[in-house]
This record gives sequence, C-alpha cells and structure tokens, in this order.
Amino acid sequence: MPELPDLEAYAGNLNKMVAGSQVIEVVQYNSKKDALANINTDVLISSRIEKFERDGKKMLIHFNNGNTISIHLMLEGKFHVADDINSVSFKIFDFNLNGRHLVITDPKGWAKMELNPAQEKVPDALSPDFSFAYLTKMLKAKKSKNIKTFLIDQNIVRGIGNAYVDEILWEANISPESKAGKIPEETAKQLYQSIGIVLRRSIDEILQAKPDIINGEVRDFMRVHNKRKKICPHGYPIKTTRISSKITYYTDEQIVY
Amino acid sequence: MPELPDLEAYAGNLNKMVAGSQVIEVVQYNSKKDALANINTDVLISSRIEKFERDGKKMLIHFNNGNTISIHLMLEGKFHVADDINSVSFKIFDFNLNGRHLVITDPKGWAKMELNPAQEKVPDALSPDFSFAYLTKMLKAKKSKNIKTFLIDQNIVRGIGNAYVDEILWEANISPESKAGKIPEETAKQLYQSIGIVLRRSIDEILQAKPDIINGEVRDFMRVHNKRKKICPHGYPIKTTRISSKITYYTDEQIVY
DNA sequence: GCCCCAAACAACGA
DNA sequence: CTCGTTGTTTGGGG
Repeated sequence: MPELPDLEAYAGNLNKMVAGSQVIEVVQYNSKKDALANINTDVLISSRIEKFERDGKKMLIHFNNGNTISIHLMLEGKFHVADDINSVSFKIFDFNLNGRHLVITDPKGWAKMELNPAQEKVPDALSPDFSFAYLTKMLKAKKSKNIKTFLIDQNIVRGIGNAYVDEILWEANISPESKAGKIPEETAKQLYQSIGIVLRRSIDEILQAKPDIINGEVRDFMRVHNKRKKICPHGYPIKTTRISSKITYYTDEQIVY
Repeated sequence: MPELPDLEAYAGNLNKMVAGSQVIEVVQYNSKKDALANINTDVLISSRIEKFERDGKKMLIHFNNGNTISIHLMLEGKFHVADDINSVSFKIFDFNLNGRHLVITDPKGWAKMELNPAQEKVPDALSPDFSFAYLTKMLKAKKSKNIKTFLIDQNIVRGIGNAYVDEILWEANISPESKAGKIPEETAKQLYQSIGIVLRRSIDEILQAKPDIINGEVRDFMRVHNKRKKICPHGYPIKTTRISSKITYYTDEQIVY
C-alpha cells in the first residue's frame, strides 16, 4: 500500500523517533512461512539504529555496526512505535529498544525483510540515477509496453505504485492507455518532470496532513486517484477503468499516445 | 495454407502419380537461408519413392531404402509433378524421377524439409492417439486457453489450422470465444466427434471438387469459413472477428462456454 | 494497494 | 494462411 512518498514521510519521522536507540532484543514472529527468512538477528543485538532510509518501496534501517535491514511492507505491513508490545496485533518483527519497541505488523504476513540486502540495480524514482536519458532509453526499450504498467514496473523505476502513477500521468497530461514508445520527446520531458513534482509535492502534502505519520496513507490531496473526487482540478470529470486489472483514475483531458 | 484435409488429398494423388518412381537426381535450390537445412541428399539417389504419408500438416515421403523426407509447406509451399523442370518457378527442391520431376516450390522460401525427422509426440487429429480421453485431459490442462487457439496449437493436436477450426467449432456449436476449461463433458464429446466428421468429410469434398489435386486449396464447400457465404446452412448470418489476430468466422448460434 | 510465477496472448520476422 | 521467438499481459496465490 505505501508508495514512495508515504515511506519517505515514515523515514523522516522514524529518524526523529528512534534513531540513536540501542537494540536490546529482537523477536521474530514467524507466523507466516517465508516472511523474514534468513535473518540472523544476533548481529543486531546491542547495535544502535543509525538511520532510516527509504529505497524504492522498501525501508532500510542502517545500524551503527554496519548492518542493514530492509523491509518491504507489501499490502498491509505497518511500522509502530510502542511502549507496550502486548498492545500490538499482527506482529511479525519487534526491535526492543530498551523499553520502547519498534514493531512491524502485517495481518497478511506478506511483508518481506532481509539482512544486508544486495545493492539494487534499478534506479529509485527520486535518485539522480533516474535521469531523463535513462527514462527515454527505457521508453524506447519497452516501446510496446503500456505507460502505466511501465511506470509501476519496479524493474524499470522503483517507488511508484498504482496510486501515484495516476497522479503522475494526470500531471503530465498523458493518458494511462498510451504506449511507452509513442510518447514524443517533449512529452517525455513533461513526464520526467511530473514524476519529480508529484512525488516531492506529495511528501509535503502527507506531512502537512499528518506530521508524525509512520504508517497508513494520506490520500485526500490526490488530484484524480481519489474515490471521493468527481472532478479534477482542471474541471474534467474523473473516469475510472482497469489497466492490467488495476483500478485507474484519469480524465479525458489526458492525451493518448 | 494447406491443412490436414488438403494434405491428405495430396498424399493420395501423389501416391497414384509417382509412388514407385526411382530418384535419379536431387537438386536443392537453397535460395532462402534455412529452408532444407541439413539434408544430405546423397542417401536418396537411386532409391524409390515408396509412399506419401500425411502427418499433421507435414507430408512424409518414405523411400524404399528406409529414408524419409518430411516437408512442411508453410504458407505458400506447393507440390508439382512436371516433365519440364524449367517450366516451374520458385523451386526449392527437385526430385528427378527419370524424366518426370517431383518439385517443391515456395515463393517465400519458408517451407521446411527434414531428412528422417524425429517421431512426433503430439497426436495427429485423425490418428487413434487423439482419443477423447486425451482431448478432455488437455481441455483441463489448458483450461484458461481460448478454444480456437487450443485447437490450432500444434503442440496439443496436429493438423488443424485457421480454416478448419472454424468449421469444426461451427459443427460442434461452440463459440470460438470459449475457454477450453469451460466446455462441459457432453459438449467436449460433441467437439471430439466434430473434429473427425469435419476433417474426414472435407477430404471427400476436396477430392470431389478436384480429384487430382496435389496443390492449392478447395474451400468452396466450407460452411462458415468462407468469404463468399453470408449465411450458414442453419440460416444464421456468418460473422467475422479476430481471435489472437486470426480471422475467424462464426455465427451467433454457437454457444460461448 | 504488493510481488512472484506460470500461462496466455500479441507482434514481428522468416 | 505457417511457425518460432520475444516481450507483454493476465490470473492465481501468498
């Protein structure tokens, strides 16, 4: 559920709340099969949390002894900071920070965690690696791919999901039915800028609505991917359809390439 | 272009015309790259043609020294029997039968020939291997596959192409939009019988129209896959659509499963 | 709303 | 109208 802007907001707040804390104990609640596989938690004991860093749709926790834990929340995973561990349901992982707890929950048990994950090869949507040259190269390489499935494909660019892609395509005035290879150079530039604008602006909008957010999603500010809105800011009625079986919000203003 | 019934008719006539003939010389016209690859024609010299046998959409020529040549005509390949080899265009292969010639032509150069091909594992549509039990097993195994693409898939059953599949599905009263897995047992029985009925009847109808046919296709007798017909024998208007980009003729009488 | 895998489908070339 | 190969989409499951 959380996409890049949500996770970025979580990271900032988790840094404020628990960075610097020492890990006293770690408990894995391995209710579901392969969640948290292969984690040797021994190496974390007594280390301190140095920093939370978002990477694509994953959260990285860097420890001061050089280790890193990556967490992908999938559909329903959540971070919590709690004094009383018993008050938290659906726990899958608990960092005991000497009294306080950083807890990861997931009713579905689909969240994925890894110790010292390999370096990612695909650029994060807000990293400098995601250049305009890279975008145009990939638009050509995947020319017959639908532009919406292109943007949410984590093997092309990491961090964008089904909600923000609709916002980005609306901002760029590109129909979600377009083919990647048919987008003209000028429009690709527009798209590239819209990705940065929408993602960065949304981080601000989330923090404005919920300054202390570490889980859940704020979605009220969304221009089109928004169940409650009937009309986009330009006055066009918001329509819905399905693209590769994903619910899609758009307007007729957006141009099909 | 030729499908099972066409090739079956060719085989009978070629047996009448040139079976027993001795091969004096063989010439490969290797204009296109990989047509006829790997054929050592030496082993054919001086052997006699024993028999033509259709197998799926291929023609097999069995020689009396134990060798077999297989020929897939693809879209535009053709058999010819000619006295004057120079009168034949687009030659790709010539069997000199001491004066007469058995010639294979193909303007596109796509036809494929093989010496002593491996035994096929997929049943031919008119062979006993293609049992009702096999059909129902495959309908289950490929349950989400479209029924038309199922029947023309040469990895499921060999011999049926885009023309005869429409005839078969019309005969069985099954819409070409159906999913393989949704066809009830009773209807599958109907389908199984229709395959045999349509294919065998068509061989007769072809030979009735052109008793000496060894190339080209007779299609006038077709019930629905027929450009000129507007109405099927049951009085329903014939409609056209595309299924996996193949032109498809059907009527609304046919039930969608 | 997530990701993965397998199977089905579509586009292209020979 | 043929068959392969390749890339993309779809559907099911965790």
